[in-house]
Amino acid sequence: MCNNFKQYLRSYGLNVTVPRLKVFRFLEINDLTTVSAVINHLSGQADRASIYRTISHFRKLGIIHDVVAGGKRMIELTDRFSSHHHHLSCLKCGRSEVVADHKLETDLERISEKKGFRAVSHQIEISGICASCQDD
Amino acid sequence: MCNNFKQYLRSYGLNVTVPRLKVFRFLEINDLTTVSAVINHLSGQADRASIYRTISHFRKLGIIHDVVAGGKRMIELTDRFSSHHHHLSCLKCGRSEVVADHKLETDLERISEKKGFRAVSHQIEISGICASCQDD
DNA sequence: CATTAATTTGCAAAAAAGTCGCAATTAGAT
DNA sequence: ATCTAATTGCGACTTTTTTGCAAATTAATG
Repeated sequence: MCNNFKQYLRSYGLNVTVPRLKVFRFLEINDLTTVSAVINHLSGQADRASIYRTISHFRKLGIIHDVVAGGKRMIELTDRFSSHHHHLSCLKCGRSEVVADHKLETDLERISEKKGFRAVSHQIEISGICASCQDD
Repeated sequence: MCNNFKQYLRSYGLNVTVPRLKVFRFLEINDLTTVSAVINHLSGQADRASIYRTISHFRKLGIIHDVVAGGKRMIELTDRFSSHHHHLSCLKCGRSEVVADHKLETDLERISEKKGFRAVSHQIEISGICASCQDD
């Protein structure tokens, strides 16, 4: 997936640099993270300003997108760089489970078409109480 | 809907105050707005700090929730205080259309059940190019 | 409707998050 | 190995959000 990323950057005329690779690798390991988590994790290895610039590039190139989970703004790799999925976020323990459902996707396509909308991406966040938290 | 809101605040032991009412009314009129839009609009009528405190209360009480639309973090009233709907956001012009689709809702319920998840709420954001922007 | 206790506001100051210009460094092409 | 353009790191700065506290407001009570 990382080579894919390098090619992708180059195809947009952007250089493959150390900070960009470090941010990308962090995102590969940490699905659904925050900007400040990236900054903290790379503290001493990459400058805040570069991380912000990198994240802003990644957003524009569709490498990452923003998600709201549990009231917090988070970022994650897009489908192009991780497998397409959505989240069930538990309001109690804060954890997120991954969901991938074909029928749901079909429905979304139908809705976009009906409106003459050319859908590029979508995201779904379900909030509630997960199975294990219901037992407490 | 506004009386509903007053009762709701009181049921949580919170006072009905002028700034809280003003923020709520603004949200009733402006579906899918930003914190800074609220601050700008109420400039001179309510202090920034109070608005932040109000919004943070509203979030905790489930009066509003956060949504990412067009890469921006936005807020809107929850289903309890506005009719249940989702958004199609245009990446070009930035506008959002409202979607309400029964079949989609049924699908989401099925998914939660399958995972033993007790869903409380959900949100869906579809990004793409709207019909009128496709013509340009 | 006057009084009171608790909540909430507005203000000012501080912390946190994000942006920008520029000299020094690095990536990639030759 | 050299060159050029892109990118980084730094520091200063702007914007956004949070906090403490005195003054004002809410809602309950007589």
